[in-house]
Amino acid sequence: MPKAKRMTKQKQTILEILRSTTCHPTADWIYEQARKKLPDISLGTVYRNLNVLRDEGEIMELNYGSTFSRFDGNPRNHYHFVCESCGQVYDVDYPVQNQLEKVIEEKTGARVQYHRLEFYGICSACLENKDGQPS
Amino acid sequence: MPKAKRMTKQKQTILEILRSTTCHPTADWIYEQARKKLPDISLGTVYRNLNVLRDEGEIMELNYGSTFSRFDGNPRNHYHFVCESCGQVYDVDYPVQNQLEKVIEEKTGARVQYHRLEFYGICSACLENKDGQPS
DNA sequence: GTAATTGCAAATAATTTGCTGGGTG
DNA sequence: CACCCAGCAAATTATTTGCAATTAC
Repeated sequence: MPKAKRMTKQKQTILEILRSTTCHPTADWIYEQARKKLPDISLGTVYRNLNVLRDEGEIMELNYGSTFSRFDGNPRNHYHFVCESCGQVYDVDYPVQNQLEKVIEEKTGARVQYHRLEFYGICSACLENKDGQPS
Repeated sequence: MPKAKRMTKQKQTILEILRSTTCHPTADWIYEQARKKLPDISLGTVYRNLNVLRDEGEIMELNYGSTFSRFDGNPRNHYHFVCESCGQVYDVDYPVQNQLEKVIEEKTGARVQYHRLEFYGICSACLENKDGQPS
């Protein structure tokens, strides 16, 4: 069975900060806010709890599933599938929904320059491996 | 006027590598490939040229527009708008297209667990600032 | 009580930058 | 032949981790 998780005041505080803001803060910003309530909290603890909360499904982390950038030789917009098992990024053959950008512009008053759509999951190659061998 | 960009054999090589692969490599992988043709190329040069090529619109960089993660207290899927001027991330009020995931699963044979859709551009607050004052 | 979690600081990992000499236009 | 750009290595930035002390359950 998976390890039992405890609710500490540090974890509780971090979750409250995230739940009570509509901005999408960085770890460092959360750290600054948390210090107002818990002056001795450390940045390492903030990072550790953010990872725990993400793994528990309480919060979302917004990145490309990894700490480093990937580059694409095709500069025209297209969509991607990211395999969470092997880390591969695949192109997805699905028509680009450019009309969406107009809709969002009208909704928000912003100027939309481009959009990105990524699907996350397990690619077919990894699915086959999982069924076949344990490793 | 903007600076003139030169075409060096390093830049040329990096672009060829990116154009001739369907994978979405990291800077480090590109560096390894480039060294096969130019053994003395440095990792710093790879990074510099990737940034130049991205700014020229020749390639795409896949990340969230910044080097650090952002966190979202709402774990339910929803879409985001990222302002390229001020860096703010906003929630977008647009219905989540869950049926897309099925479509992609059938197309690719992968298991799709979730998807993300982000719009990039200039937010309304920054648009107003730009029109008003130069800074 | 005891094992998970903290604070601290040092370690990693990814990317950027300063400097000087070399190559492009 | 001027100036941009490469190589090298050191600097930055974001994040993770080892360890001894602390705390939640």
